[in-house]
Formats: sequence, structure tokens, C-alpha cells
Amino acid sequence: METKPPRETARLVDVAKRAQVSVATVSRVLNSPHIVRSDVRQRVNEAIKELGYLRNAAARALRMHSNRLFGALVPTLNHAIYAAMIEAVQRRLSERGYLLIVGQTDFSPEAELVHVNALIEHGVEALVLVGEAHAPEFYELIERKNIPFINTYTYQAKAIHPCVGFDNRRATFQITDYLMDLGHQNIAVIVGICKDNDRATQRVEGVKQAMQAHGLTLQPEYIMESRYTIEGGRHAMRRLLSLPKPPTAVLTGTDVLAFGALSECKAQGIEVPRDLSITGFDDMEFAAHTEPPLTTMQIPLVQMGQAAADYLLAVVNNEPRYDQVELETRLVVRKTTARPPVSKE
Amino acid sequence: METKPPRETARLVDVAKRAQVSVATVSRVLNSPHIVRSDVRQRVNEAIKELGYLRNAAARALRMHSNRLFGALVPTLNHAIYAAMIEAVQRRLSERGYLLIVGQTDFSPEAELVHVNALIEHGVEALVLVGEAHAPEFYELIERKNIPFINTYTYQAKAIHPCVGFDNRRATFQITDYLMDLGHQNIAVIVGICKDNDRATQRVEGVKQAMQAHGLTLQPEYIMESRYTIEGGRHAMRRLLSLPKPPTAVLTGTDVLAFGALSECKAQGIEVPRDLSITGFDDMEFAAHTEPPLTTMQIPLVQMGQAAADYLLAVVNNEPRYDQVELETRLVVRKTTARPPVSKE
DNA sequence: CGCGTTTTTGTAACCGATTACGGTCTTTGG
DNA sequence: CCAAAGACCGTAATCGGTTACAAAAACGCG
Repeated sequence: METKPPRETARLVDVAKRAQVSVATVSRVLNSPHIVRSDVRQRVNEAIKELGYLRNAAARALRMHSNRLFGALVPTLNHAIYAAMIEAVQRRLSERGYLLIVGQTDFSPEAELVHVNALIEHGVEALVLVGEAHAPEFYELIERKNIPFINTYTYQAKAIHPCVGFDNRRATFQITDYLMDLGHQNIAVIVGICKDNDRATQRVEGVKQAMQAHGLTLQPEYIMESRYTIEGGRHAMRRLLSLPKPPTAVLTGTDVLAFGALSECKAQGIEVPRDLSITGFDDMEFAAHTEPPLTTMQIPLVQMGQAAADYLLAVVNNEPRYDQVELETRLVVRKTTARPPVSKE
Repeated sequence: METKPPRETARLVDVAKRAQVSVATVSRVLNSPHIVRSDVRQRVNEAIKELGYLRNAAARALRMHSNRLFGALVPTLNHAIYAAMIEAVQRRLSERGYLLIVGQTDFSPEAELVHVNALIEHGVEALVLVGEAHAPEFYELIERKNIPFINTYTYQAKAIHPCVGFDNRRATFQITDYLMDLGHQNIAVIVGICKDNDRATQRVEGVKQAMQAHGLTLQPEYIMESRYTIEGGRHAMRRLLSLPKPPTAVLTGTDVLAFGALSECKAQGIEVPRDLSITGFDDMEFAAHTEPPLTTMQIPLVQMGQAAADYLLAVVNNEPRYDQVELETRLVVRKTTARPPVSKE
């Protein structure tokens, strides 16, 4: 029997046997090749190739308490902004030989709590999160288990948790300022569901504060919470337009809602920006191609994903890093904003 | 010393000690509770809760040869269609207690081959793939390792590999037929990069065959391969329009490209569909809201993701299933298609 | 060539959960 | 009341790598 039916999957000992060395040597070839004499190393590498040997990460993780596996918890992958961020995280991690498990929370803290358990059981070494509002038990858990994490899409100079992103409040504050500078006083807001969504909440907050600073107030009937879809944006805009006194400017919490708002205006024959100004948020690719092109706030999604990955990699490798990093956002003025129509009052 | 500083993470033995039982019993409570006497079970459950015990999946996987972990390899998460499909897979898996690792191949078979190694090392039990064109070594590897997989976005009645999706060739064949029925003869195609992308290739193929069946031929200068972005679509359309004899209809391989094509037409004052017909592919949300709304082919993304997940779950649990499943696509006729302008020839 | 270094390699314990196997305790029937 | 059957539980081997420690080999130099 020259070649007995080979095991479906070769183990370290199989490689060792074939290369006529001990398992320790094979392991060393795998992990710190330079400490093995070169001829032996070569023999081992050949055996590895011939057997198609692949490490068993479970065994390795058990022994090493380290998996080369990170986790991410995002509300959903169905929104381009989260998907794009995850894509960036992923890409950076894979450059460093790490893998990523993604869990979807559907904007629910309870779901987040459930999912994080599964991730921890699977031995993730670090976590990418979205936003800073997480259940107290959630923070307790990951802190007790000592799992490094970072909150993305959020930034506060004196945040108590590591974060990378921007100040959502300040971002919409800035947009509102711009709108008021154009002369708008009746500004409405269309935003995602604020419950359990600190980013949405803060964005509304920013508008309120900016208006307040100018002696204005954001009317409650001007605040539309909506599902995060084009149809949601349209629907919210429809309600806004049916108000006795419709706004002259609408600030939306994301380009998708702005797209919907824009569609509705077009359908109703309202000309943007002559009759009404609209702003988006995120600067997705399509924002530059709507009719007219959308004024919006540019968010460095890819950079944010990379920074999050880099931060966590630095933590697990005990390298120096910054716990709070703020990224630049930029107001991109295109063609959906203008001075309000001459008012009759 | 009443309570010694507790280990950062509790193990099975810690639970056992606290509940005054053996590790075997704790394990049984975890895996088949009914065979443990109820008072003991309760004691164990309390201990588990008190210690915040979480299973160590690595140890479990090592012993059980099973991880409750699947993998997926997609070209990128940056395109909504892949992200949405993964989201569906994920959701279905998590209902059944499985996790998903996603790898991005960037449309490169080499990258796919590299990534799959990492996934296998991490013990994925099954794989969701996109398309049917994978490197021979790739197929060899996963078949040798005996890892169940399924190709998505593709379907052929006599496919040799498990698949779920639709026949890309037939889908564009159908669109082309529709266009020809309207009277179009000069049909152009804007499609993603075909290299290493069997879906794109087949979609072009479908157009060719449909035209051939009507005695027409798809001119090479009417085939535009383009990056998969709005800008890519615009650019391709620009080149098409600058041809000595521009087409009267443009079939695109995805709504994103159609969006770009539409934008370019608008920019050049070409009225769709009066001057030119455009069709999309995928029926993403925005397709219903473009100006005019886009005629496109509806793809059951979510259903496809679910079906893929279900298939693999069935395989790993030895349940019955179908190896090839075809999903319905549907031509959604909206307002970007019409009879061609009266020709001068 | 011999002896102390330095380099390279091997042996075996260990990571934490699962489970075969055997022992103990309870129950049941006679 | 006793034995057999059955229910429940505990001991210890096991999964596949990693690495401390020890042993062996290679090297340097007088």
C-alpha cells in the first residue's frame, strides 16, 4: 500500500510525517520560517503543498486565544453606506490576514445584543460598531470580555468610547446654516427613524440648534421621520407639501430620502431649487447625477472603514493609535439649493 | 477571599464547579437539556447566567468538526445587488444559528482562490458563490475538502454544479425580443467588464442570439464594456451617441449603468424614450423613480439569497433539496422604452 | 580533536468543549 | 425486601495546533 486513501483533510502530523520532521518543526515553518534550517523548511513546504495542507483555525484559536477574526455589527447591508463601510473594513483587514464576520442588527439594540453573543462565541477579537448608542448590557458585555471595539459614524471630542467619524450634529448644523444664509426660514427635515438611532437623532438636533442660534425654531410638523427608502422620502415630501404652509427648504438625513423628495417634487410640478431647496446627506454616487444634481454633505465612508480597521488592528497588536478620530465632512453645493422664492409675508 | 478575581472569560469547568456538577453535565445542559434532571439543569443554568458563560466555538469546532459558520465570496459589497443578496443569506442563516463570513473577490478568480483558503482554514462548512465561472483549482479545492457550495445568479437546467438563479442569456434574450418587437433594429449594449464575469458575458450572448434569431447582428461597436458605475454608464452612452450611426435602443446590464445612460441622454438633450429607448437590469428601488421610470428586468435578489442559504442548510443537515433551482425574472415595462423614431432609411 | 556555544529539532503538555464508557442511584416488579 | 432495569452523572480521551523545555546537532576556536 504505497498511498493509502488520503484523509479528506491533512493535519499537521500528516505533513510532519511526510517531511520526516516533528510537528513542532512544521508549526515553526508555518509561523516563523526563519528559525528553521532552510533545507528542512523547503522539505516541509513541499509536503504542505503536496498534501494541500490548510491550517485548522479552530485548533489554532483554541491554543492561541486568537483567531484573526474580527466582527462587525451594522444595522443592515441593504443601505449602501453601511455596505460601503464594511467593504472598506473588510478590504483593509484582509490585507492583514484577518477575516470579518458581519451581523445585522436591523436598528434594534436587542438584536445587537443577541448577535454579539454569537460573535463572541466565535472568537472575534475586535468589533466594528455603528453609532455610539448601544445597550448598557452590550457595553458591559464587551468590556467584561475585554473585546476592543470602535464606534463608527460618530465622533465627539470627549467621547468615552473609541470612535471614528464625524459630529452628526455639527454636520446638519452646517447645512442648516448654509440654508439660512440663503435666506430660508421655513426649513423642514426628513430623516430616518430616530428611535434607537443616535445618528438620526443628532442630525435633527443639529438643525434645531442651528435654527435656534438664529432665533428660529424647527416646527414639530416640519420633522418627518421616514423609512429609509426612496418611497419613504417621497411620502414624507408629499406630507410636507400638503401642509398649510409648506417649507421652502427640506434638509434630508440621507441622499436616498433626498432622491425620493426630489422625485415627488418633480411629480407635483414643483421646481427645485426655484420653488424649494433640498439637501441630501452622504454624497453617494447618484447625488451628482440627479436632476438637478443634489447639494449634499460628503462623508468619507471608505476612509472611515479603513480607520476603524486600522484602529482595531493597532489595538490587538499593541501598537499606538488614537482613540477618537474625527474625519472631514464637506458640504458639496450643487443645484438643488437656492434662495427661497420671494415670500408674501 | 470570598470571590477571587474572576477569569475574564468563564469556561465550562468554571460553570461546572459553581453548579457542583461535572463538565459533562454542563455540556449536556447546553446541548441536550432534556437528559439532565431538572433541578440539576436549573442549577447549571443559573451558574451559566451568573458567570456570563459563553461557549468557546473554537473548542467546540475542534471537537465537533463543525462550526455553524458559512462563507460567502462575492465580487464586492459595493454593489447593491451583491450586498442585498448577502443580506438575505445572512438573515436566513442567523435564523438558524449560523454565522457568515464574507470575502470580496473584486471579480478576480485569483483573489477568489486566495480568499477561499482563508475561509476554509476558518472552518466554514459551506460556501455561497456568485456565478459559475471559477478557477479549476477552486473547484478542485472545495470538492476535495468536501465543502458544499452553491452558485448564485446563474441557472442552467443541466448545470454540473448546484445553482440558484436565472438564465442570464435568456433574460437579455427576452429584453432584446421586446425591443425588436417595438421595432428596434439598431440595438446597443452597455455591460460590465466581461472578463472573468460569466453573467455579463452571458447577457451579451443573449442579445446576440436574440438578434440573430431575427436575422440581425449585434455590431461590435455597439458593445460597450464599462466600469460598473453611473459615470461608467454615462461615458459608454456618450461614446455610443458619438457614433456615426447611433443606436435607437440601448440595453444595459444593470440599472446603475442605465441610470448613467439616462443621465447622459438628459445632458445631451436626447429625449427618452422618444429618441432612444433604454432598458435596465435588476430593478433596484430607484428604477421606479428615475425620469422617466426605467424599463428593466426584475431579479428576485432576496429570494435568491434565501434559497442559497436554504440549500446549504439542507446539505449540511442531510435534508432533501434541489440542486438546481430556477427563479422567476420579470420584464417590468415602464417608460424608457418606445417604438424607435421614424427612420430615414 | 575536544569542549563550550549557538542553532536547530523533538517531546509532550496544553487550550476548552464533547462524548463514549462505566459507575451510581432510583425505580419497578416479583 | 431484593434484583434488574433504567435514569442520571462523572472520568478521561479526544479534536489539531502551539510552544516551553530539553536534547541533539552544528559550529567555533584553541
